[in-house]
Amino acid sequence: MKPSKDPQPRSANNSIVDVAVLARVSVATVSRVLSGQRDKNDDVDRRVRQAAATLNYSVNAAAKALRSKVSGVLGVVAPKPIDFPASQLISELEPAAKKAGKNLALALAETQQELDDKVRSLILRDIDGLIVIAPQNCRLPSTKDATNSPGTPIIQLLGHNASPQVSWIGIDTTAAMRAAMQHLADANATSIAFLSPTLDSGMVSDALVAFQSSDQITELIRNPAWTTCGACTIRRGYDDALRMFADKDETPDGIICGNDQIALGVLQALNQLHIVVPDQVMVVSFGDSPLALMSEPSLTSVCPPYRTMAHEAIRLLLLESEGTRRLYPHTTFPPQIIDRGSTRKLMHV
Amino acid sequence: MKPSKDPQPRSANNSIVDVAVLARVSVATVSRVLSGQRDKNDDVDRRVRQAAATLNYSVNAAAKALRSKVSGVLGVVAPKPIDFPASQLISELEPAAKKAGKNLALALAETQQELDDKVRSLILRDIDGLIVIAPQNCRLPSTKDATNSPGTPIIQLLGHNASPQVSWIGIDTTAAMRAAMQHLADANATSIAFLSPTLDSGMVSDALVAFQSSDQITELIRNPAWTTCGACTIRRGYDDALRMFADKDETPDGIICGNDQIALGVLQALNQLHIVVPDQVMVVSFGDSPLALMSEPSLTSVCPPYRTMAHEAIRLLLLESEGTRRLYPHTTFPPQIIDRGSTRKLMHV
DNA sequence: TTGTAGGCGTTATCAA
DNA sequence: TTGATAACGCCTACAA
Repeated sequence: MKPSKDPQPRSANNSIVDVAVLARVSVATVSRVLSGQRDKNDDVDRRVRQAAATLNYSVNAAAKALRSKVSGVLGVVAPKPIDFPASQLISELEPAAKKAGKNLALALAETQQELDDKVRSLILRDIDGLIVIAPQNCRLPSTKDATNSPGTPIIQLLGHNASPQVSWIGIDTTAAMRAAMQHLADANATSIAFLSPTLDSGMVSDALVAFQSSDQITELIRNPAWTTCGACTIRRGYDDALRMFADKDETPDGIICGNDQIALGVLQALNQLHIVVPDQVMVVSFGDSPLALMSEPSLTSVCPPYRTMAHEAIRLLLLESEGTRRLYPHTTFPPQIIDRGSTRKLMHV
Repeated sequence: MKPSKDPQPRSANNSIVDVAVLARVSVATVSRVLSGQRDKNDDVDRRVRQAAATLNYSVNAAAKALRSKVSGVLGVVAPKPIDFPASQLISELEPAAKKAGKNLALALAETQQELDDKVRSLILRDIDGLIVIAPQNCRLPSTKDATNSPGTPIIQLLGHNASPQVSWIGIDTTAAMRAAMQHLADANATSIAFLSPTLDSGMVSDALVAFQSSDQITELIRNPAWTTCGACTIRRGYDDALRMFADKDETPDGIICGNDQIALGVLQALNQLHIVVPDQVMVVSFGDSPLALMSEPSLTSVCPPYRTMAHEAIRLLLLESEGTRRLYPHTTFPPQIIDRGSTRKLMHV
């Protein structure tokens, strides 16, 4: 049923003036009602909303941005091609941004040069904030250029090159390592091995330190030869595991892997040696990639707190774009252990 | 009157008027030079560009969009969470869009409801075109609503529910299947098995038809029991392969897998049976996911033509947004075989 | 080819 | 609280 008037529900050719006329108020009032500045629930409010609905009206984003200096857009720079962590972060960023009334403008960068370009380009587009998921081997900003005009708040996600001039949200790798060890200890592991990534490869780099210095559970590290560094590949995990279990006299009963690929290799080696996971040896990995669900048994993995990081990034950006204060906090969040088949649940006795 | 002394390189507070004053021309001329309407390489051109550079000026996107009705933004709707094909497509779409001077606005959707919302929301934001990478089990549009006002060209990528009212770009699965078989035939395979996804699961659904009806090489399909349907999991591939090779009398020497996970399971089974890949049996899979590089040997895989699809999508969108004609072409592109360790290269004799 | 001037649709200002 | 009006920064007829 339509109202008695002549609604003209044509495509979005309607402007705020049409709504004002139909609602018999001024354009200013329409603007206030529709932007939430006018909170009353009276007749004016109803008339305006009714008119807007009838005309199928929605505000023109460009005009709004031009006038109010708020574009309603958050920029996101991610690695090209988009890797798994970036896709997870973006998947969490988008709903969080939407909930704050922001859209996402996505740019990708592969090199430092591209990163600089994209950052500049986005900032010039009047975005309300910028989130950078830095590609490997890239710094932000490369030079503290005119890029970072005081206008746009910037926040870096992941990476470990965060300059003191840039807000940063990352993973608490120390807590991650501790959680992994505690998880194994709780399941009665007595001797733990650690297959670390090479030290320069980021995410778990200082996890090695945490591993070797974790106070309460140091006694779990029996053999220095069980701490290895190397590539994040299936083959590396396979080779290291074979080597570790060559000497039947002394073998670990818990293995922490720098990522899921390494863990997959470990699993293959153990399977070949007829060592049963998790009964004889337990395995924990970092990253919780899709791989973790594919293996047999599935991998207990330390999952980066993507959702928490995304929400915090949005929150910070909103905060900084409103207030005048501009701090550059460096925040880390502890990841969560996803318990799966490769570790044994502790039985309550 | 100090041309080079006091350039005011402050943040982007400068407008086209400042540039015009500094270059001693009118704002119209500045607009024309900077938007490429004025092609001459004369003194005026140089003065304008010099002034713009000096003032660190760049056009205000909002004002430009408001006035010219062209926002310079393409909308992209992708599944939430972003899956591998979507991340590949986006990784190709972004540079292609950038090259055309467009930015990407990214929205994610998980349900039909969300898809409709995001499509509507993006179209209302005055985007120049919309690319939809449809989530599973979603249709576009759900109802031919006011969403598809004649204003914004829309194109769907992947999925197989493309309505005749929507432009669509997909994969030529028939060609894909043919290429896989031809690849095996060229490497002297004589009997081929096909581990198909369940028929409703999209991508390779009609590949089964192509498999069974491929004219020239039908003789390669020896045994109907070698064509199976099932889940796209490692275990399924493992189980099917074990079953297939239980009877030593008659076994295939080429296996085509519906995706990389199935292929991984096949590889594991063959390895366990001490059947050497590719010497005794060759394996080809669909999808070319990161998994393909992780296996031992690495997987020869049929790679969807992400780049081609992305470029064609951008091209079509640009075309439709300029011309008045609005066709709804349905296009498919053949994928490319990435030759890796799981198939044997044909030796030239 | 160049300049002038009028809007694009909205929000902010200010007076009522 | 509401309404009239002036920007916001740019593009584009139209005139010179």
